[in-house]
Amino acid sequence: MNATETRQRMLQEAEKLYSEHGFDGMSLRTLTSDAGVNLASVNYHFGSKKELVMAMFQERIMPMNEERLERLNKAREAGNGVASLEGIFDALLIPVAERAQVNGVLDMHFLKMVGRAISESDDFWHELFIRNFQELSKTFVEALAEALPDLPREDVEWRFHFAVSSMLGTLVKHGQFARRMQGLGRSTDIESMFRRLRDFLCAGFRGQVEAMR
Amino acid sequence: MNATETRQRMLQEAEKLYSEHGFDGMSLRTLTSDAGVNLASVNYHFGSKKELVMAMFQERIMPMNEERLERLNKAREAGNGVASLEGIFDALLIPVAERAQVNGVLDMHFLKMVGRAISESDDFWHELFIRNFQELSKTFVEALAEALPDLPREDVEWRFHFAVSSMLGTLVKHGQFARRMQGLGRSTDIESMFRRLRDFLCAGFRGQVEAMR
DNA sequence: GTCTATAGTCCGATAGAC
DNA sequence: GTCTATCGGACTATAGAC
Repeated sequence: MNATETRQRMLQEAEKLYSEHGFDGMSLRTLTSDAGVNLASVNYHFGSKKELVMAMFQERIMPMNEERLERLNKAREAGNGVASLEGIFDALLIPVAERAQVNGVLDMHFLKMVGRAISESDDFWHELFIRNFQELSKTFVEALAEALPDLPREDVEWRFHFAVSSMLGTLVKHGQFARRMQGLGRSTDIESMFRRLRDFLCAGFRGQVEAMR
Repeated sequence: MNATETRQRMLQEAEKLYSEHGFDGMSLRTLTSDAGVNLASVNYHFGSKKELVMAMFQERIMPMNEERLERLNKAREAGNGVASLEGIFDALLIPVAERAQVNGVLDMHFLKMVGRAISESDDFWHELFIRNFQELSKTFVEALAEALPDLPREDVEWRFHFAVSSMLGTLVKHGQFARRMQGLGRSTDIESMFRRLRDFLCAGFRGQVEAMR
């Protein structure tokens, strides 16, 4: 088997296992045996378990974040330099939604993988944030501040924090929630879920800042 | 040492370790040694690691949820039978905020403990939800539906899901986010954070339901 | 680059003396 | 109810043959 295929197989299996069990709960023995590669190849190709998982994020998140930035730029152009709130959140959310389907079939692994990152140890998360999300966050906060020039900067940042938390929490729990909703005869398709989330977040951002109480 | 004290020491230490490392990442050896009790007492008092953690949630969550329901009832009375959105979210959030301080000092363990539950394995979460949150969720969804009679029930449920996700995500990441905000000279006290979150969620719920697109 | 074999460590759980 | 001692098994990482 060639080197790139071995690497690719491990990364793919990592995504599945990480989404189901998180970093501490996944084992390299299960990973390599399910991926059909040798246990020792983890260290040969990645150096350590941590770097394997970091690489998994990098390879999946980076292209997604580029798409997010492209969409944000298009939303800015469409608004003559200032993107609409809806445009901003679509830019943030649609690239995630697109990756929830593999060959047209709903696949929760990517969603849960992204959402689960929120609960990793502070050290791990910090490194992940610096490597993959710091720049993106800054750009989106800028865009939001431009879209809502009357909202104090401090509130923009807090609300972005709430919005990202909501998105990640929704992702990690979507599978179970969708199952419950389905039992009640509710619609659970991924597009309508993301549209509802987008509208919820936009409305949250548009809320007034209350006077000091 | 008497039995209740041993139990209590373990539960307290469990809260700290669970909030920092999650279920898979915490070890009973560390727990018992830090708590100053014997390793074997975990199984004697709780039967298993899982039941220890379940007991930890139960003992902390149940009184909090009772307080939430009391506050919700008071908010209903204040509104002649229908609570305001603000009253509902205060009922949900204030009992959490109160527990973020121990002897007047900010203590993130409880917040992170609650927030972290969101990323546990589906089985564990499901059991935790049934035992501790199912009834509460139903009551709060009812209250929200009454407060917003024109919002379709399906949207009430989705938005509650988003709101809870936002709350949990915010809790688990609050420590790190607050540190970053503090570096920027922002205010980070827990009361203003929860007030901002409440206003964000209320505004999200008040948003219009868009027509089918 | 892939394999086997294993070092070295940690884990949850439990048996049995006190 | 608490202790020691240990079982039986999992884990990551690595050395070294091919």
